[in-house]
Amino acid sequence: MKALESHAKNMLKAAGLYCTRARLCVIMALLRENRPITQEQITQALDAPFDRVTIYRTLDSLGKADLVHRVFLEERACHYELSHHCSKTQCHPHFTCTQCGQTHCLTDLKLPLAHHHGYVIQRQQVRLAGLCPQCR
Amino acid sequence: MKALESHAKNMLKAAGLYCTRARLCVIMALLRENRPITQEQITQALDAPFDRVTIYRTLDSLGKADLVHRVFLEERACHYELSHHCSKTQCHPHFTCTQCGQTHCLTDLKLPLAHHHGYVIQRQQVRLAGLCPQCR
DNA sequence: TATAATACGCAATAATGTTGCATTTGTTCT
DNA sequence: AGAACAAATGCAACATTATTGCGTATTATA
Repeated sequence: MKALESHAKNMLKAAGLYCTRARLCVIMALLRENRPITQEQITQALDAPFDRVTIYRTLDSLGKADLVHRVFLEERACHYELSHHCSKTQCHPHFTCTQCGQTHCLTDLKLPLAHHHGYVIQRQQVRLAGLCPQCR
Repeated sequence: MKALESHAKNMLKAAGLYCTRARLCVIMALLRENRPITQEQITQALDAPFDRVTIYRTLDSLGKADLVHRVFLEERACHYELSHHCSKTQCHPHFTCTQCGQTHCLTDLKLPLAHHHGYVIQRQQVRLAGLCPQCR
């Protein structure tokens, strides 16, 4: 069994979820891509064909188990990624290049958690835009 | 003429846009609401009835003139707000309460602009979630 | 007030996401 | 391994949000 697949299986086991073909494929696709992608991109990246609805429901169950979360970029469709590079309080910043349009996960950029009088801040998401190393 | 209306007119004049009923109404609605709202909410908040398409096209023209921008919250529909509280490089943080669901603009919370080796960061957006003063 | 440029409204369509229900698959227990 | 049950999947239908085309109305300017 490939490393990716056993990794995916372990994630599902640890989360107490049924280990289904669809979930394995989706997790492996997200592991391979390693950036936020849409349902449609996931569907195309899969080894086997699955229905759109299955993908959405898979993402939903993985989301409830905190294995996956949504990333909101400046596009109509939601993007999804694995949560393994995020802490509970803070997702890593996402950078989108205004030139080439690519989005990068800046997993090694740690920003201080904001605080504001009167508010309890439990979660922070940061979106950055500009020029990536290739385009600048 | 009311203060809101002349404010709206000035914004349009300064941007070199036609001063139309729809644009005036939309800007005034956004000034009154003072938080990110959807096309549907805008339509309901208007003094006069306008077609959905007109609202979208109005938001588009105001967006191109940098008077308005989109805010992406954890909801399906895009939210829009006036840009007058944002600098070119940084939109103010938005806070959404996980309890009551309300979203607040934290216009007085200034966060340092992130920087990352190799990247030119031109714009930063921050989204926060947690408990608001009323709900905590 | 005539003219040209632009915006508006309506109808149709596109893109994305969700629900209901019958069938299939995964897990557990023997 | 096989039976039984819970859960996931596929398909069709539908819901929500956003966009496009085009004829008509409004706005700015001279």
